[in-house]
Amino acid sequence: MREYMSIAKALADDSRSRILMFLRDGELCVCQLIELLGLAPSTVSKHMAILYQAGLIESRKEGRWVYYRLADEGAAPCARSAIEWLQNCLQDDPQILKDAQNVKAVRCADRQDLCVHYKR
Amino acid sequence: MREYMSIAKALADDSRSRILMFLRDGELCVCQLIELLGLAPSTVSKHMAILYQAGLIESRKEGRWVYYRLADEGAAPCARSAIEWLQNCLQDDPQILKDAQNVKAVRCADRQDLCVHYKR
DNA sequence: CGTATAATTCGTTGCGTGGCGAAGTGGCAT
DNA sequence: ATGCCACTTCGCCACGCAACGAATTATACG
Repeated sequence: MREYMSIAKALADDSRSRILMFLRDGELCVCQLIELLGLAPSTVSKHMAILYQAGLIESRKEGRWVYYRLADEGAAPCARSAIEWLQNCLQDDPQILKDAQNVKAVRCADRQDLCVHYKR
Repeated sequence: MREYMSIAKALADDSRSRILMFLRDGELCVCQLIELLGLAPSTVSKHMAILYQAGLIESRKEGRWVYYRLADEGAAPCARSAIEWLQNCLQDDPQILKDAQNVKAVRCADRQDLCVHYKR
């Protein structure tokens, strides 16, 4: 029950759901998510911790940057099916479609242009 | 997004998740759920309203009693797949298994024995 | 009618949680 | 080593929400 509840609570927040949808097409670093969400670094970091605790995402550290990605094969079935459900429900959502445009731009942008005082 | 969020928030509560699992094997009236959950009538009623708003359950009124059941064929795909996910995740949960025993007893019990000042 | 009962609505209370800024941690670069 | 930068942790505030009891609505029974 605890595992289920941690996943359900993780999904019950717009920002966290958007983050999971952002990660559909591959990993992103925190500064990119800060840019995309328009939230404070501390806030985003907390969201990532919650998603991580729930087993929905995994992380990889590269120098100063931390990259997050959706949990893959090794993840708990409960978590993986939750991600599937989320994606099916939100794939046509207006907000998510707009987000998908933005994430495309952010992936192309030079990372140097982000992360500088978390501006833009 | 609003539809998704209402479902996700509805699932992010132990009592509501237990209610959905209670309803697996057919409809139950509110007084039976009160008995099973050990919560105040007003609390259970609020939970039912939240589940109903999310499109996860449907209701039927018979005299003074209101029966709730899981949303069926006509329900939104998002809601139906949520119920499926919930059931897959929780079917082996210790708490849910215990609940399943109790719901069996309550279904057999004479309804007159419940509902009396909500005692028992 | 009037009473009793199932359920809901309303008002209140206390806890959980999202948000931020400030301070702390760790890695890179000069 | 020193400073900078990405990220996290901490402390705080505001809001949301689950819980209850009391009041209300709706239905059945005398």
